Amino acid sequence: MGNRKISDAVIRRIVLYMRVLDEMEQTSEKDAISSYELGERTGVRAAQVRKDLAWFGEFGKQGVGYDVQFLKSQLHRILHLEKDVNVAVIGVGNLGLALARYNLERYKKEKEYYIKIAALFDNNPKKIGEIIEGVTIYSIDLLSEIVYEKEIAMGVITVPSLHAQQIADILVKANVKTILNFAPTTIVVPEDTRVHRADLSLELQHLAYYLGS
Amino acid sequence: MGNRKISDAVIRRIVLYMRVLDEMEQTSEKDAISSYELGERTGVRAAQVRKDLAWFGEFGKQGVGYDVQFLKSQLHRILHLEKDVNVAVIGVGNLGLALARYNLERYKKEKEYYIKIAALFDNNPKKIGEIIEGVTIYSIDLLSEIVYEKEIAMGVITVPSLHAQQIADILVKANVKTILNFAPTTIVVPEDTRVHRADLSLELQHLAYYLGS
DNA sequence: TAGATTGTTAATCGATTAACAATC
DNA sequence: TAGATTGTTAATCGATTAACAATC
Repeated sequence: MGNRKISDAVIRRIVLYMRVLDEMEQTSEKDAISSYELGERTGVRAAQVRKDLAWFGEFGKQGVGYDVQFLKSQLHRILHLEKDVNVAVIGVGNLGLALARYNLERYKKEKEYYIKIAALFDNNPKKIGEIIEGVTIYSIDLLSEIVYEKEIAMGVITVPSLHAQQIADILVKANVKTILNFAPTTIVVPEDTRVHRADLSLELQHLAYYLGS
Repeated sequence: MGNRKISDAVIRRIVLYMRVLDEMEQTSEKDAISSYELGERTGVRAAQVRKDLAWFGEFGKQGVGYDVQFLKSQLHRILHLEKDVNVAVIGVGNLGLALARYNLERYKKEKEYYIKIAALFDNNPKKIGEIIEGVTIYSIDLLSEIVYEKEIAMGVITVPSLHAQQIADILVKANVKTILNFAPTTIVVPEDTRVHRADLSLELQHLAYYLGS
């Protein structure tokens, strides 16, 4: 502890652990789980599970393991998934629509799924005003305004590559510092803004490499 | 060279380099590019660009850089993206449909985009037989057969989590050894099969962590 | 030639794994 | 208690970065 710069890889695994615990709580399988079993279920070594968790505190008991309910709630706290995270999806094409529907459905069904699609945006006048699962499609001109009104914390970019940078600029101006970019292009943002690439074609192109072996 | 176990991270970056070169070729900007500029455009250090490329050969010239056309064609070769890669999408819900449409559009528009969605599968009788951008939706019962017929090399799983493992099993039996899994669940496959996680909720949940700072 | 830029080696940094004393 | 399993330290492994001789 002390000089904490926790890597992205650790955070990703924490999400996996959290999910297993969410499931276990639902099914009331057991009250405790060992690092060994948590690893089994997520494809991670037991030693790494313990190391990952140790970054954030001492959650286990020797000889027993981790209390499911307790660790679950701790991991939710660590990931800031204790209350709704309001998300805007910009670009309601096929992908944006799929993402919105999928997440809204999960949000309704699952008690502990805090990702809330709170607003949709598009520049197509035919789409503006339409309502998807209770969420309105707004004009992109209203982005700053709605971001403020609905306390949007995260932006998902699903517009064509050509407009991705422009949308990112608007989000940055509207003080949205966390962006998930589905456009297959690199976008440039200030230091304090975090952009993650979620480039589906990249995944496919990347997998092609392994076709040889 | 010699004992080559090239990491996933390298391959991902190679895809990024390839894309920049594809673009440059289209726009005929210049004939050569330095590791420095290739790095600039992809968010990678020049030294790393050179290191990444060096895994596969000596493609540059001192004092000059890399020939755009030549390096482009080499990277396509390395990634096995010189000819069509036939892909099946299993599960034509919102996400599967979005993925199919998006990739088919790119395939039609871009000369050097070799990811070809060659077949769609679903178990909903209402959807079976429907044609999306020229590609038929088949019953999942026909998966093995069509995989063979259409020489499918890659499977994309976009069915609900509950069925993901079952679909993976069918793909494995049909000799599809490269799978992209969008279901938010861990699936188990034999050693020689490669599954990549493309879990969109994980991306969002993972980003939530950074909302704190 | 002089300047630019490669490919490669060595140094650094960070992440994973193994081992084990502490302790429930 | 005896067995199980933690949290942590040390060892290992791998990836990134810096530096530079080679050379176009």
